[in-house]
Amino acid sequence: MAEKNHKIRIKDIAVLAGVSEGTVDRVLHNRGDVSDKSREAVTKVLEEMNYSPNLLARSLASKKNYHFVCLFPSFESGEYWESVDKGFKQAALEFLHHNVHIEKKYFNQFDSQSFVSVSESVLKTEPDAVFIAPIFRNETISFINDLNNLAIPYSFIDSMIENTEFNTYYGQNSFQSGFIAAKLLLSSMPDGSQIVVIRTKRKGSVSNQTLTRSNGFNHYIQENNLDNKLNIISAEFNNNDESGNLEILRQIFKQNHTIRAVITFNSRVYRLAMHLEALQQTNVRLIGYDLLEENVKYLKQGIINCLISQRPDKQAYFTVRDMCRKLIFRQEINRINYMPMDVLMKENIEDYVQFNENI
Amino acid sequence: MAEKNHKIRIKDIAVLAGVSEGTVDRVLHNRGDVSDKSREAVTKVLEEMNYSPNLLARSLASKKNYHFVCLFPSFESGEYWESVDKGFKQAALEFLHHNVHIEKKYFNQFDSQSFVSVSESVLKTEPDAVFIAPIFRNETISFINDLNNLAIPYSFIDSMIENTEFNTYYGQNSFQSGFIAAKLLLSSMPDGSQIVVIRTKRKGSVSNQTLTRSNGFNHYIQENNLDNKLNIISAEFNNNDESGNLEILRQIFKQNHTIRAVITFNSRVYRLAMHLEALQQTNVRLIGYDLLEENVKYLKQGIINCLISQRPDKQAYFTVRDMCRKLIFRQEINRINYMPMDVLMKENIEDYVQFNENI
DNA sequence: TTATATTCTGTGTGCGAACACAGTTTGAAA
DNA sequence: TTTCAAACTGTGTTCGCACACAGAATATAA
Repeated sequence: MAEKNHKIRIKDIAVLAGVSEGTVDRVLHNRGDVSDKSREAVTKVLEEMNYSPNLLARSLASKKNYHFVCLFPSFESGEYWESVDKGFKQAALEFLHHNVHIEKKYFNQFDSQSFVSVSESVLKTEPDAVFIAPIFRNETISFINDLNNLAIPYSFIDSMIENTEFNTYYGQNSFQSGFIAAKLLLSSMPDGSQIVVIRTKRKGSVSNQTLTRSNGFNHYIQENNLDNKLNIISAEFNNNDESGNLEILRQIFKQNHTIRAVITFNSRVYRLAMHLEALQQTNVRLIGYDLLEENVKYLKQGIINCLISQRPDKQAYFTVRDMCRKLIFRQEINRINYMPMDVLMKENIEDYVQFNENI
Repeated sequence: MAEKNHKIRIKDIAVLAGVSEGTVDRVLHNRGDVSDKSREAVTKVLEEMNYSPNLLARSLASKKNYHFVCLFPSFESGEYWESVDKGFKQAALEFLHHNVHIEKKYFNQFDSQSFVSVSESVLKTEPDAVFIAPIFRNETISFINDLNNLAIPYSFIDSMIENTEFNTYYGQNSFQSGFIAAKLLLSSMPDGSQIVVIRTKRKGSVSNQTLTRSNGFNHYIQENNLDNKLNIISAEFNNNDESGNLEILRQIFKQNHTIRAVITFNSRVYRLAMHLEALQQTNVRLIGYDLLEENVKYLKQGIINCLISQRPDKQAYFTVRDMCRKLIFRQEINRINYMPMDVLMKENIEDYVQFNENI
C-alpha cells in the first residue's frame, strides 16, 4: 500500500485531513500556528499515505538560496587538488537549480597565515555551509569554533579532525591503503629481495596522509614477518631538486643489486618513474598513489605497475551532495565515509578513466 | 561570460530576442510555426546567453509520462541478478518525480521460451524504452526488430549484441578482467607451480562472459610465456552436485602437490572456497568474480584472496539514467561503457561495501 | 457586551517550463 | 476587394510546493 504512493501531493493530504494546504504546509515545516486537532489529523494522514514531497517542486518554489564555500589549497594543473576542484565544479552544476551556489576559496598549503586570512574573509560572507581541507590543524580548530558560534555547518575533505561536529568526512583509509600497497608489492617476493622506500621532505607540516600509509605498509611487513626475509632500503627525496633525486637513486642502484620494488607514499610517483626510466631500471616493480596525469602516463607505459586511487573528485562531489541532502532534502547521511581503494593497472586504467569522466 | 549564466530563463531570452515566451518555446522544441526572422533572433540570443533549461521546472510542467520496462532473469536471494534488480530499484526512486515509471519483467534464464512470451507481453504495453539482458541471442534479435518497428528505444545490460541500434551498453570488459585476474594470481609465481582452473557445465547456452574471461586469462599466460613455467590443471564442476565437486577437487589435490592457486570464471567461487576449507587447503591463492554475499564472506575470512567486481547494480542504474538523459534531458551519452574493474581484498572490502550502499 | 489581542486557517501568488488555445498577420485564390 | 486557410505569435493555465497575507475563530480584558 505504501509502495506506489509517492505521487501523493500536499493537496491530497489536505483533503484527506479536512484542512487546507497551508495547514499541511505548516505541519510539514513545524512552523507553528496549528491547533493540536489539525496537527494530529494531518500527521496521521501524512503517515498513512507515506507522503514524500516532490523535491523538484520544492526547489523550484523555494526562495531560499544556499551559499556554500569550499576552502582548500590552490594548485597547478596536474596536481592532486585539481581533482578536488573538479568534483566541486561538478556538484556546483548539478545543484545549481536547487538554488545552491558554490564559491571556491584557495589558500597556500605551505603558509598557515594564508589559511587564516582566507577563512576570516569567508566568515564575513556568512555562508550556509563550509567545506574545509584541514591542512592546518590549530588554525582549522579556531575557524570551526567561529563557525559553531554562527551555527554554520561544515564538512571536512581529504582528512579530518576528531571530536569536532563536522557534517561529513569523505576520505581515504590511509592505513589500509598502505597495507594493500604492501600486499600488492610484496606478496610472493623472493626472499632476500631489496625494496626501496622513498620519502620526500615537505616544507612546513608533515603530511598525515603519507605517514599513515607508511604505517600501514610497515604493518603488513611485520604481520607477515617479512622484516628478515626482505631488505628495506629507505631514502629521502628533496622537493624541487630532481637532478639531486636522480643522483640519490643512481647511488642506491649502484650499491644494491637485488632491488625488486620501489614505492613512495605521496602522489608524485611519476618522478620515480621518470628517474627509473633514465636509469634503465624499468624492471623493478613500482607502485604509487593517485591518478595524476603524469602517473597515468607512466602506468600506461608499464613503468608504474600499479596506482592506488581514492577518487578525490568524488570525495568533493559527495561532500557537497551530502550537505544538500541534509540542508535541503532533509535526508539522513553517514558522517564518516572511506572511499573505496581502486587498484589500477595498465589493463584497467582506460576503462576507469573513461568511466569516471562519464561519472 | 558564458560561465555564470545558467540562471537565464525563457522569459529573459524572450525579452532579449524581442519575441514572446511561446515563440522561444517553439524554437527550443522545434515545434515549427516560427518565422525565419524570429527563429534566428531567438537562436542567436540562446547561444549568446548559453541558455540551459531548468530541468526541475521542465519535469514539473511536463505532462508526459515515461514507462520503462526492464527484462532480465529472475533470481533467488544472494544471486548475481539481485544486484541488477537493486540498481533498477534505485533508479526508479530517483527518477520518479521526472515522471518515469519502471516496470520489471523477469524471465527464466534457462528457458528461451519464457523470454519470448515475456517479451511479447512487453510489446503490448507499448513502453517508452526497454532494457534487455540479451541472454538468448536469436530471440533477442527478433524482439529488438519489433522494438525498432515501433520506434521504441532499448539498451543492453550485462552483455550486448553487436551491430544493433541499442542506446547504451554498460558491462564488463570480460577479456581484461580475465587478464587482470591472471596478473594478480600469477605474477611472481615460482616456476613449476600448479594452477587449477575450474569450469562449470551450464544448462542451456554457454555463458559468453565466463568464456571471454577465460580467454583473457590465457592471453596473459601466453604473453608472459608462462605455458612452460607453470602447470595449468583444468577441471570441470557440475551444477548442483557439490559433494561430487568436492570429490573432484579432493582427487586433484591428492594427485598434485605444488598447487599454489585456484581460479574460476563464474560468480560462484564461494563453492570452491567451501571445498578448499573442507579439504584444509586454505593456503592456495583463490581468486574469483562478483560480490555475492557468500563470496564476500569467504573473502573476509581470507580463504578467497581477491574478488573482481564490476558493480552490476551500478550498471543497471546507469542504464536507466542514460535513457532519461537522452529522452528527457536531451543530453549526449556514450553508447558503450565498460565498468571499472574493482579489485577487492580482505582489507578494502568493508569500505567498498559501505560506500556502495551509500552510493 | 464590546474591544482587542491571540491563535488558527484558507486563499492567492510565484517559481520556470510546457503546451493548449486564441488571436493576429500574411499571402494566394476567388 | 474579399475570403480564407496557413503561418505565425502572445496569453493563460498547469505542475507541486513555499510562503505571505488576509481573514476567521477563539480567548482575554475592559
